[in-house]
Amino acid sequence: MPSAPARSKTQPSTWEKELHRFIEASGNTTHAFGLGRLIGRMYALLYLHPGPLSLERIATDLEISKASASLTIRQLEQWHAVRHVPVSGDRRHFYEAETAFRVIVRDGLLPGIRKKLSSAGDQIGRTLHAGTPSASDDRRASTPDVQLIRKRLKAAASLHRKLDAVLSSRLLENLL
Amino acid sequence: MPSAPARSKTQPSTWEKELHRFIEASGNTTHAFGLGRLIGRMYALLYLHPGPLSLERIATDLEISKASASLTIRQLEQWHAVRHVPVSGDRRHFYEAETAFRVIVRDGLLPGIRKKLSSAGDQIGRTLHAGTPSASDDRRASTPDVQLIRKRLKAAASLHRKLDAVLSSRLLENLL
DNA sequence: GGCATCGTTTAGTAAAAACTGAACGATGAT
DNA sequence: ATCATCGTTCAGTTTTTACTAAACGATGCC
Repeated sequence: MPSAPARSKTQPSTWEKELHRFIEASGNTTHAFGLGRLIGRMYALLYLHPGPLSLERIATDLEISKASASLTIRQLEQWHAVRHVPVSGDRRHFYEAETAFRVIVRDGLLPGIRKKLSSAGDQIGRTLHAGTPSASDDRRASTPDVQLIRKRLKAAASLHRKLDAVLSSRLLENLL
Repeated sequence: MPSAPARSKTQPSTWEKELHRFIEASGNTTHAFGLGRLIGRMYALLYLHPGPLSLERIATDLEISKASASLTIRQLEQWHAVRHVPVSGDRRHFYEAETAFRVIVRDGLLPGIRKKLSSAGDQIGRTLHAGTPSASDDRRASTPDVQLIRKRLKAAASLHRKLDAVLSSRLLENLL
């Protein structure tokens, strides 16, 4: 019998293996939504863990480097998906998952989406503006094509406004 | 003066340059949402173009290969964002943008999101099931840790159900 | 002060995704 | 039937993204 290392590394039980599987699946989900695989894995790890975890512990558990852990944990913080928990007498950083999805959606997800949409909205406005007939032009001066395009741009602008209204209303968060 | 090519390639006007800029920005937007840059550029091109465009025309306008154009156009078709328009007496494939965003959201976007979410929901169920105390166990047999994790998993399952309900209701599409 | 430990930054590497060119099969024209 | 043209497939390449190792700065400890 080989001498066991100090760090307990017993065979994982079925339950623990299932938790690991859950973590991997979470990574796949976030990845499917274009958010990278690590962010989902890390959040799941913290979400499934009662009590805070140190940064290094997170890194070893997920089998990633400290650098990646540091980078990803800050993304999660930006999204309000994770909280930094100071532990007195310990210089290390501990983190725990925000379990109130409502908060994550309200303070993290929706603002992020709105920001991305706003630049799109700006562009719609710019293009629409570039197509407005100048004062010197007679009405009906622009070609039918340009008129059609402007109509479509207006429809896009309208969609953008409605979307933004839904996202900034508390409608969505109240449903969850 | 070099002899001009047959294909008219006059200097683009300010308006045309702005349209081009719009197309690029659309690509950035879709890319920001994890959908690839081409899909946004291509949809924008078609959206801004009155009347259908041939596949090759799309490729040359976007300065991409026919292969990419073919692949991307099919993605757009899957999302109901683009329609194939047969032109009698022409073997080429012509496409036009679906301008009713409502249709794209209902038939393309939401089903896609729901599909991705469902696999996540399955995994939650599996993990939860793996943690249910077996009948032989006394009640209170599982450790407090396991109980807490199960509680969280149930919360996740609840969120998933609510999300799915919102996405499958016609609430969202009616708002746009 | 010097030492040890932690998190971050940076520059480089590995992995993944996007894109292309060429070959192919299909379809219609002559 | 032969040829030309179009869209798709597939293997290979380029570009982008994700990740790491190592150096660094900061902070507490002796």
